[in-house]
Amino acid sequence: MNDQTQERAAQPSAAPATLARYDFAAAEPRWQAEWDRRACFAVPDVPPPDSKKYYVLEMFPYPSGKIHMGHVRNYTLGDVVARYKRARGHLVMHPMGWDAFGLPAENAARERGIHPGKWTYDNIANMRAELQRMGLSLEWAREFATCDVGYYGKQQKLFLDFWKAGLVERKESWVNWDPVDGTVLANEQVIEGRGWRSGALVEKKKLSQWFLSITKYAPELLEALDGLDRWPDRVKLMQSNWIGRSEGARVRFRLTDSKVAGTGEVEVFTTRPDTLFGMSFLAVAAEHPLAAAAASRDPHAAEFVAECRRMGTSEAVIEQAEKRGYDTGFRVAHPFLEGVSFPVWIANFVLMEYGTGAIFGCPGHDQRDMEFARKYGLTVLPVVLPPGEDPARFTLGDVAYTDDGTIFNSGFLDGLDVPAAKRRVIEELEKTGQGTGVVNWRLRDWGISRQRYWGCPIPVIHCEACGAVPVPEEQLPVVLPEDVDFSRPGNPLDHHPGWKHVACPQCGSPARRETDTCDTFVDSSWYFARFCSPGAAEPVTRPAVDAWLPVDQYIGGIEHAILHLLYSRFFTRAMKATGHLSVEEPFAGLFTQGMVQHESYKGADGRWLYPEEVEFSAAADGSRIATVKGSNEAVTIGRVEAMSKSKRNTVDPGAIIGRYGADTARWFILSDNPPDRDMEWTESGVAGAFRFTQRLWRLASGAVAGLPPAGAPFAEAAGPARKLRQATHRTIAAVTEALEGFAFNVAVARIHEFANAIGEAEGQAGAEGMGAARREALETLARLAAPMMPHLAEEVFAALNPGAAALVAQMPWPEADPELLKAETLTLAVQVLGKLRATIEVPVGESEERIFALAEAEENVQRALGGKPVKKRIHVPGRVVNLVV
RNA sequence: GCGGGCGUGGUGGAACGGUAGACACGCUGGAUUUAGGUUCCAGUGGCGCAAGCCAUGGGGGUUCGAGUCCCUCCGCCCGCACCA
Repeated sequence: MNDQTQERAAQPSAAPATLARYDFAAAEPRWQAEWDRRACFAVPDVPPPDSKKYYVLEMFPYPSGKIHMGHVRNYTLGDVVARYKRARGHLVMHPMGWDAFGLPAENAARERGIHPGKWTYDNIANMRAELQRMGLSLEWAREFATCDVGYYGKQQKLFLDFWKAGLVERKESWVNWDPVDGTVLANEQVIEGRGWRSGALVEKKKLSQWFLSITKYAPELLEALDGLDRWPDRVKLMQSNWIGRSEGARVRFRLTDSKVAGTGEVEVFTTRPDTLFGMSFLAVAAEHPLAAAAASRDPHAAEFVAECRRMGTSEAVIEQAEKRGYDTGFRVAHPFLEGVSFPVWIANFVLMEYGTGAIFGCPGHDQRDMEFARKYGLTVLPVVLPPGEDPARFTLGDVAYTDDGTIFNSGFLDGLDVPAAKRRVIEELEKTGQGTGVVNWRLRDWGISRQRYWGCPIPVIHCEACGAVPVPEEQLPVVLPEDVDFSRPGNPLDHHPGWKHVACPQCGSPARRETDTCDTFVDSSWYFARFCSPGAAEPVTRPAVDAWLPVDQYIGGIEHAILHLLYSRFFTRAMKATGHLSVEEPFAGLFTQGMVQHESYKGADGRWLYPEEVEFSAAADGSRIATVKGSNEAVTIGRVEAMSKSKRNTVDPGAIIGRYGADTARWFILSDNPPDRDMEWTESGVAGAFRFTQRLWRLASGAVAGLPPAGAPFAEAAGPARKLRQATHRTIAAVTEALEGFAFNVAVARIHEFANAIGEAEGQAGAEGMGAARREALETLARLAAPMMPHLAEEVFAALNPGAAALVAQMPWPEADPELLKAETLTLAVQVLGKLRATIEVPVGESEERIFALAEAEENVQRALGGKPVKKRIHVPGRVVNLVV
């Protein structure tokens, strides 16, 4: 092989007068096919024991029909990591799949009469082709869609396993019900109290739903956040807030009216049991049983409860709403004060979902209670005395005192500080059986029931006699019926003529299938595990998941900071508890990318315009004038904001790749700014990236004819060749460091600098040893750029090594030679009193004494010293000399 | 309201407490080209003829030295929110 290359290189070949442009349209598919042919990105389900595994995963896409720039950014970032880690000697798994269940497919069915399955799989085919054009180093053999029976059937098995393990519950809960669409809506789907699709007023309805017991893992999910050291703090904080641990007490209050239905007690949760003696009322949520009891005997109470319910769940509404209440007439006894009782109110600010749905009101030390008390003329008794206040004279206005202080007016708690009083009062409550110290969590169990067709059927059969019965495992999968009717509102599974009618697996009598399907967040909660053995008969196979999990680097949008990431963490624990996995955390490293934004444009009539409908010219003052293409209609240039279909400020990745190639798109998206920030997509930026790909190709292809064969010796002596080699090896070090730190924009800048250095060295092509140095530089350039622009890297490498079999995609990462990282001389900044006055060039290893002498000899330094004696000399080797006078 | 983050040229952004503005976009001038969304060269933070001075949202502090650390104010962004 060596002879062959030498022979070719020896052939005289005149440099062409004009260099051919890099033909990305031909090169990109060719290299993609070559990677594919050599299965460069395939890994075994069970890696060899001595291999260093690395699992790179980007959040899989919903198959909406087309990829968007957010996908391009996401998958480019992941591909850089995958290609880099592969070159660093890791066995890299980098799979792709589809989060394929969900509402849009059903909407397509209703609006256009296309079956959700066909719509989804057609979209997948489109989007797969688009992703393949990006040249991603994906292992397509692992691909699956969550709507494949082969996937959701295994999910049903997990559901049954979770059920057996006590992690599934069926319970009644309040839901957002869209009466027109006949389905439950997620909170995010309720907009100003109305269904986002139907526009119907959303009702609060109590429904029997399936729940996954995520709250059982609340403590673990919170504590384990500390160990996720490669997660952004922001995400950990958001999860921590969402889980919402708070310490306090549950206190039972005895109702003084024995005629009230139920136990004759109300239980409240409080984080301030120390203020129990400052109580002036008790308040319950409108959905609380006690409110119902009041409503049943008092029409005004009933009216107030109905009003609260109508108010809906919209946050905006809640924020605006003033604190309102209704006195039920019931009273509760104080736990420690004999004969003292307080009124029970229904209050619109008490949430049934949090704590016990009931609170005790202490206006003195809770601002919200204060407002309520002032409005309804309730007592305000301070029980925490701020430091330095006189207990005899201390009073409160309209602002509650919430800080620490000394307890007073509080019987056995008097004189204690707040933490001590909390401990003491809990002790007393527990002793007298009136309450307990508890930890309360904001996290709720995860309701997964959706009244939808296009989702994973919940594998349950309802029998009159036996209740909810699991579908026997041998009857799995429960397959979605194909013949469904979308002409009626509601869940097609529910009004399917035959599907739901089955025999009870336990008693054999006629029974009914569960027609609810799983929330699609369930589907995305374990796909990363399925990728390890996508064809397995079980949900996962232990050797595969044990070897590959956790995901080493997960990459996706910040919008999933809570739900998807929290659900996946829960699932991983639940799968461990049911023997499917041995890890507890799914994602060891998480990177959250910023959004892709674009200017928005509006025509004269206020309609939104796509960027390609707009053209620009320069005004006399240099500002841009925008008009509609092909007309002189003025266009208003709007804000730069996240690309969205509604504002039409989108750019189609397919069009960009067609015009400039995938490498250009990838290069631009990486170069613009740090990947965790929002980036602006600009036409000029893409054009600049395109020019750089051409420049890189020119540098390499223009040099080929004049280069010595691979392996030619390097010149030893100092000179231009050594200088170029130093640039090469410094770039290796710098790019490596940048890639390690996700500073892809910096990696791009270093490669730009290096290309500039190679371009400058062209002028000295005749210097001794320059040929070998240039070959090394150009090959290194290609290999360092390869994670970002993989096709061009192959093309350049192949041009430099005609006939060589090696692919950059299979080559190890370049190593920087420490010898070449050393400099012969250093430039030191010379400061006087911290201000830069001169720079001096000194040989490496120069004595400090001599450096100070050189520094002080500088004319500018002398002037700055102004004849004053130097009091202190500071030398930071390789950086700076600072003279203090 | 609570929590978090961020303010650097015309723009995106670089910068282990050590020469602020790397690199790129844009712009200006020049050259080459039949042409240019081509290529090449030079310039490009502000003020100043220059020496030089001033500059990282404002003010203060720590330090020999601060874009970087601390305090404070201002502005913007994000998350959560009648959470008891």
